[in-house]
Amino acid sequence: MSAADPVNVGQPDTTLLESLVGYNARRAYLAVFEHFHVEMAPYQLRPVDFSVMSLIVHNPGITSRQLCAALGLLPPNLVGMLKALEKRELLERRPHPADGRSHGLHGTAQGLKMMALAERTAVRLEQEAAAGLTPAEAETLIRLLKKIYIKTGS
Amino acid sequence: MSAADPVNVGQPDTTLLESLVGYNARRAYLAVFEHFHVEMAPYQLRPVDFSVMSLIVHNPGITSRQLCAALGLLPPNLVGMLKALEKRELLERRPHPADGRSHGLHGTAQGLKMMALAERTAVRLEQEAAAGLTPAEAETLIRLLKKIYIKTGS
DNA sequence: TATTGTTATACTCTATAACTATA
DNA sequence: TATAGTTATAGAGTATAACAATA
Repeated sequence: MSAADPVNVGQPDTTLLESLVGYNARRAYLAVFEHFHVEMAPYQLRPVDFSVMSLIVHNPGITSRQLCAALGLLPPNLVGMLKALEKRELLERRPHPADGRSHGLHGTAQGLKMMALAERTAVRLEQEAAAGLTPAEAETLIRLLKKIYIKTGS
Repeated sequence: MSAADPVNVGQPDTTLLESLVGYNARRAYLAVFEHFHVEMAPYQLRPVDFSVMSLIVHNPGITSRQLCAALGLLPPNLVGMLKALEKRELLERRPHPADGRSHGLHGTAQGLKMMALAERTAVRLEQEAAAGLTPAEAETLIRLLKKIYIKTGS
């Protein structure tokens, strides 16, 4: 191995990037969601579909607007998702008791049943993703991530 | 507050989602990169451009293929980025000493100068993002994130 | 006048197939 | 034959403007 002009042959030096929280958070989220995509295939739920359905199930009567605010989605992009989930008979829209512009979103019996399974799968995935971590470490990780995104805004 | 059909008015219950590493990692990375986008505007560098330039600066002579492998990019998507950065005279391609198919990528004087500033900005951003964390916590966060994405693969 | 939900649309990001030139 | 780089293109994901119905 000569010395004049150091040509890279092995693994490149990623020291700086790996010192950045954003870089590592992105890599971690991509890894987890790749796994998620595979394991959630039986339910035909993308991460965003899972989040939407989960929030509806745990917050019956929630509105589109509230879903957007909670998940950082834009209203026009939610329309198609809700339409598709309604067509699959996983959720239904009921007239809102107090506001004629909104609809309250509710899981159907089928939707509730499926989400019970899907959430169990998500929790199992979680345990697999955190397999190299002790329970205390997993808890710490989530606590520190929250400090990042709750403080930074959004 | 009546009890019959619990209509959601306040903040929705996000307990389950917030217990998932993937959900929290995504929120954290979005928050950090939103900030990144604003502060990096003077350099006209998206996160991916910054990563590419940073790797080139710290690994002079690196090839497209190595960049793709290190950053999880697909070759066709890298072409346009490199072309744009070359046009801005931030990097240049030199014939690869050993392989006629490849080019070695090198930062130009202008590119090296700009990246020195950009990386200083990135490190400052990092300190702001981790402002609510002690240095030890920041280190722990990155260590745990790495455990997630290195273990899960890719 | 402001807000909810919607349509249409544009832009970015990511992914696949196929080609060329070198190895 | 296999690989590095490229082209063209398709599909997600994300963004803005403008509108109807209701508050």
